[in-house]
Amino acid sequence: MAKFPAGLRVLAVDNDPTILTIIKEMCLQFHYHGAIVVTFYDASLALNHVSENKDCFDVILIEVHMPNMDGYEFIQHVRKEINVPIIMMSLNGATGVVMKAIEHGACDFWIKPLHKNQFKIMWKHVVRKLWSENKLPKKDDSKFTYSINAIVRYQGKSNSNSKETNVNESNDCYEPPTKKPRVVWTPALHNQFINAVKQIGLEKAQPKRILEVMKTPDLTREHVASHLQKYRFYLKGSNGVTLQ
DNA sequence: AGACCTATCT
DNA sequence: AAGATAGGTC
Repeated sequence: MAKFPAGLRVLAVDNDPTILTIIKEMCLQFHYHGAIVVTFYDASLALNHVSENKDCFDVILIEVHMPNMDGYEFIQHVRKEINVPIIMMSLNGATGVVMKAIEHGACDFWIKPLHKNQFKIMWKHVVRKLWSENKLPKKDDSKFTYSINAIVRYQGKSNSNSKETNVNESNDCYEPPTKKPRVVWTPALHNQFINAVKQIGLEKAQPKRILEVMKTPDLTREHVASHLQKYRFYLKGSNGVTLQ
């Protein structure tokens, strides 16, 4: 028997074909073998498809910024047609964008680039929503049968052997998406950098030496090198007048 | 290989 | 604009 997430029916809407390809690959890769992934590049097409095929999907992924109909508008309409978790995606993770997504009823927000872990835990949204609505498998609801049965089987399984799995009751702690955080050169950090450069001497200040002098825990030579490039560029522009 | 630099990408 | 990444040179 297939493990639970198999059979999860995913509808992906994004105007970028590469993203759609990635989503397809991810779904297959992450034990969603047998998953039905329907992809659309146009939100209005997707909307039509949903209204013609209600109860055919378990989760919807939608990009916020779409050419014709944007993600927010799509959500407003699609929620009247189908009641499934909707995840919004965008390159822009500004709080305004994210909050607007949540206000419109998105259950999650994925900041691009998409990460494996997001797909890994995607099915939890489906389970939580069904549980929160007390939805039990209806034998006459053939469209939902597969995934719901899968959930029931899964529950039975985890009851019989008390093996610890990922799905604990409704814990809200997601596995943090292990994305590499980018270094922010706060004024304090920049000051350390400047002090190091001063100490070494501008002419002799090179990434490795600067890094050694700074001795900041998780900073790498590449980080410093990149920052140094910007700093030099800045010095050139201000022509030595405003270097502090 | 490792460190540096420049150009390019996001 | 700020930081990351790539590619070339020594």
